[in-house]
Amino acid sequence: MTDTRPPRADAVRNRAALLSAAADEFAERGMDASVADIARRAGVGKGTVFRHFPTKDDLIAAIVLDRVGELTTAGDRLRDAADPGGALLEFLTIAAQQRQQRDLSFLHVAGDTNAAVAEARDQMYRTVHDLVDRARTHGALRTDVTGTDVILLMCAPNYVASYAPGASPDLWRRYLGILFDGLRPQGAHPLPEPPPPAL
Amino acid sequence: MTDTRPPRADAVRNRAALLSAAADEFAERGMDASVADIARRAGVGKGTVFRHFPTKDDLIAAIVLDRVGELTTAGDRLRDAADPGGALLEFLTIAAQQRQQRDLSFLHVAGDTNAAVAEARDQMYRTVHDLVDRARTHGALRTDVTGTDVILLMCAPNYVASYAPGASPDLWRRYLGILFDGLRPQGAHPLPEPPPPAL
DNA sequence: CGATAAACGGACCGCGCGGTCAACTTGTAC
DNA sequence: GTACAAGTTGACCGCGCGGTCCGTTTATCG
Repeated sequence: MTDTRPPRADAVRNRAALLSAAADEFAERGMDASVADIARRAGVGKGTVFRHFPTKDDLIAAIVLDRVGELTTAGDRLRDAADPGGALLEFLTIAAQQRQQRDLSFLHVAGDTNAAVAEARDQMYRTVHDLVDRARTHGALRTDVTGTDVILLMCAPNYVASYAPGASPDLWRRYLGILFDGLRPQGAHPLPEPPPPAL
Repeated sequence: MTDTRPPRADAVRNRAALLSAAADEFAERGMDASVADIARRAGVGKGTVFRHFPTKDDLIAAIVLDRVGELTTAGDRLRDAADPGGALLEFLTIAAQQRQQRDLSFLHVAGDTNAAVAEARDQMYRTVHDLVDRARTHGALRTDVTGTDVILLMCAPNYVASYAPGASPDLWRRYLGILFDGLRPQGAHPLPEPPPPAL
């Protein structure tokens, strides 16, 4: 019935090349990198892109799905760490490190049009909430900060660092450090605004 | 010789309407709001836009120039405040408050193509450096943070808050609070990465 | 080998963008 | 009121984008 023969060898090769090229291109130029450029970088024709991914959004979704999956895996591994505060910091480090992409903002975007991405995203969100709750309970996090806050703040270090012209590609670590100091309970000042609705 | 008669009344009216409409449109849709939409919003034809601003970039530059000017003025006023730490916080509040635009990132962009914007931007940067230096000397800021750091981080609260769907338009205040706690000297952990080259 | 379907490639399409222009309208000065 | 320059307008242009399509190539299998 649904007997589908395995795909051709060159097809799987091209698909992998496309995903890699697209990831690089999106990381360098942002989400508006053109499909033609991606095809050229992968060494295939433009039509081949659309054979594998019916829409540019589908290509983005494939990459996002991959990244978000890695993130969830890493987060789940860190859930049982002895030091929940360090675990959260490490999770945020992994999140920012992912191919030092300009930002993870397209995550929110892509999820709105693709159900699979939305599902993976929500799973990742749950993992973050969990890590945050553990860190807070453990006294490693200020009490007035929520998982949603951290989800939103996650992208900030990369975003900020991307506007420094000649800086080290690891500059985001600096701003993650500052951000994380702001999340610690020591010397936390009351926040003037309530947390946003949960994500 | 360069005797230029004053512009017509409707021209100055349209110019003002255009600037206002463009500011709104850019605030809502980001920098890729179309010129046609801006013209429609201002109630004028598309050609009129280009009569007043030869290029879309010139229109952006006019707005940015205005905002950056306000910011510099506010910063200069705050330079003599009794409490340099509070002054810096107030400056960052004003910066984020500016029409709650999605981000100030286009500032960096616009400066690369327009000399006047670059000049105003640099002046504003100097003001920030000054405010930061005073706050640091006063013990209100961690010692390992530079003016350039603050310039880069300035945009973060707005950026982060813009990704919360149904949240309060003042949500940025919350993230500015967290960020500023990360900038305080109390309980600051050493940063893993050196500061970026000065802006 | 062929035979065949899967995969490929690039010319092509429609669209919306920033920007131009020539015909038209209107504020202003006398 | 009239003349004229300043201002306005929307049709129009070229371009690059995402996406389509069909003639061609090629991996696979008996």
